[in-house]
Amino acid sequence: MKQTDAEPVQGSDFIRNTIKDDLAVNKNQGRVATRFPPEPNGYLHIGHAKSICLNFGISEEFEGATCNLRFDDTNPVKEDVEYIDSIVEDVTWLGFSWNGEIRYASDYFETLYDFAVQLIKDGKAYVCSLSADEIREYRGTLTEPGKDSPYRNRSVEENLDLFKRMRNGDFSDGAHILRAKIDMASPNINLRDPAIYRIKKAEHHRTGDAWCIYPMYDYTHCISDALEGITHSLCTLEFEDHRPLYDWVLDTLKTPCHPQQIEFSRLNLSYTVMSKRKLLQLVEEGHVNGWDDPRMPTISGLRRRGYTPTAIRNFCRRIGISKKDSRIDMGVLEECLRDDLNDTALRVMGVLEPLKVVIRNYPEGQTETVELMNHPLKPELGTRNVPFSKVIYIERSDFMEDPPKKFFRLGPGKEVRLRGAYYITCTDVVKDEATGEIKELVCTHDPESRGGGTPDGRKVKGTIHWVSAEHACSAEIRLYDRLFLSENPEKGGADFRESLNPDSLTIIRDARVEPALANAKPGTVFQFERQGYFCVEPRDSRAEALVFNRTVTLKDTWAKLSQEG
RNA sequence: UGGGGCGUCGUCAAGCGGUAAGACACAGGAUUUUGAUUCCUGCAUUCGGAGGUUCGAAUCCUCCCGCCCCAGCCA
Repeated sequence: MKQTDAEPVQGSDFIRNTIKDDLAVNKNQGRVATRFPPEPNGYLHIGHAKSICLNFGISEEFEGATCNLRFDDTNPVKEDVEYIDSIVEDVTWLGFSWNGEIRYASDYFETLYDFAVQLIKDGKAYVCSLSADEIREYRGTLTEPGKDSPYRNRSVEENLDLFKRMRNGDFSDGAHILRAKIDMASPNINLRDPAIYRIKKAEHHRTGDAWCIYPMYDYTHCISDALEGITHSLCTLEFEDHRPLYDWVLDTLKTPCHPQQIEFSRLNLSYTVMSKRKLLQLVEEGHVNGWDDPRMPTISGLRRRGYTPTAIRNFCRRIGISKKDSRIDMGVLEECLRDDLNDTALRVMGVLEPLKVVIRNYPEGQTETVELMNHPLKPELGTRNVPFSKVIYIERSDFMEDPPKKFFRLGPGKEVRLRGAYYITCTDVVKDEATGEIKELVCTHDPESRGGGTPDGRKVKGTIHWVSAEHACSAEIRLYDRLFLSENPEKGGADFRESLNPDSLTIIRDARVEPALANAKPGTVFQFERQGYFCVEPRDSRAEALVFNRTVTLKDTWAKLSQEG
């Protein structure tokens, strides 16, 4: 009796456990509110997907829970609407919906300013006029305490006046900053009077030139969370040291609500890099063709490559949440993809490296149609008709002149089944006199074997894919391999660009595919039987000039066996 | 050498004092008109190390070792 597997039990990671515990004691009046707070300074990547799946996932799993989408747009010089648009698109594509309107930290600028004024009035913040270099010197080091700024004890009135003039644009960038007055001797450097406002006479993508001072992350984030009534503020490990500051701001300001910050480890994937800065560099230096290059670990790159939201969400569930530094093998992501695509992708035949085969005893000029299942395990997905004729193409790697014992495919005198068509036996190998290269194969077919079986019931071990030479469409196929040669391109502070894989993209220009593919919609993923999954290139493919991206290969036991020798 | 974290199978990851889930990978085998899928089977006497507490420890205590993060007017 087969077990009806319930949906995978939702995460029992430490964060969800904390939420359950909080719910059990009616903390936050039983509310659960999370948020996904990207800075619009780059495209989202698979690491963000982990955070998205966590935050939005929680809002879907807990009764009445919500998740806000908030842009942390406090640094106008690095941010851009292009990024906002892409982030909205990516979150939507992953299948999540946010609570209410999209939020922007910049919507809170006025409130944030008022809170800062309050801090000054309470003697908890001051305007510091040290230069950036001086501030660094005063900060001390990891092992030595810092020194108080000479401006630390300015009067409330002077601070208020200066801060107001900072806002009015009376000073140039860097002339003054507003600092929280905490403890220059704190062993936690984040508490050594951190900057909370800096002067930046920059055009903001939303507020335009309304401001010339902008609040810092540590100050903005916690207040934004509190203003939105967030209960659990989830972020990555590097912010753990910032939590005391997060709490200091909210405690000092006596905000009515004090969200709990919880940190988890960020995602690392083998053979790629995951920082926005490095991804930007790959784009700007032309190592890839844009943020959505199918080799990029960006959501847009994965989407263009043929990945599905389901695969990515399953992946995020599969890898779990913890506080341990880890690096997930790319194979796990690929396996999640195959899981989904195996279920949903229609099957089709495509020959990547065509080898011409002439069927000697097949009538000249005859064409017939064979009916093939679109998905052998799902009859409900229907069938399609594929033309067959005297001259076909098969995969070059499906023929070996001197095959080893376990090679189930074609060789001189060997018989194989052409998927859904006939058994053929190779009788001659035609070579280029000069180079020795195999130009074509001459085979005979067994007319009795139409459809793939014979009256005598003889077995053929191998089944290979094919395409009718006269009918097939020519196509360009882009084969992608890992972007980096090193499992961890950033290891030991190395220049990650040095381990870029020069063969991460291989373009095949004269592949041949079933004629029906000429009408396939851009973005659709098919399984090219025995090869892998391929998607119609969303941007570059045309009916008269087909382009496919190889999304992921099929598992290949034979390749493994033959490599081992 | 200051502070904050983390160490459970090759890789992730449950476990929260009662005698090591699961996933991926890997190795066998079955079925197969995709060497795919599916299906069985195997895979940590042991939880970074050493002590201690306890009838009993991955779980509690002590010490040690290793790894990660922090000195942006970035987030």
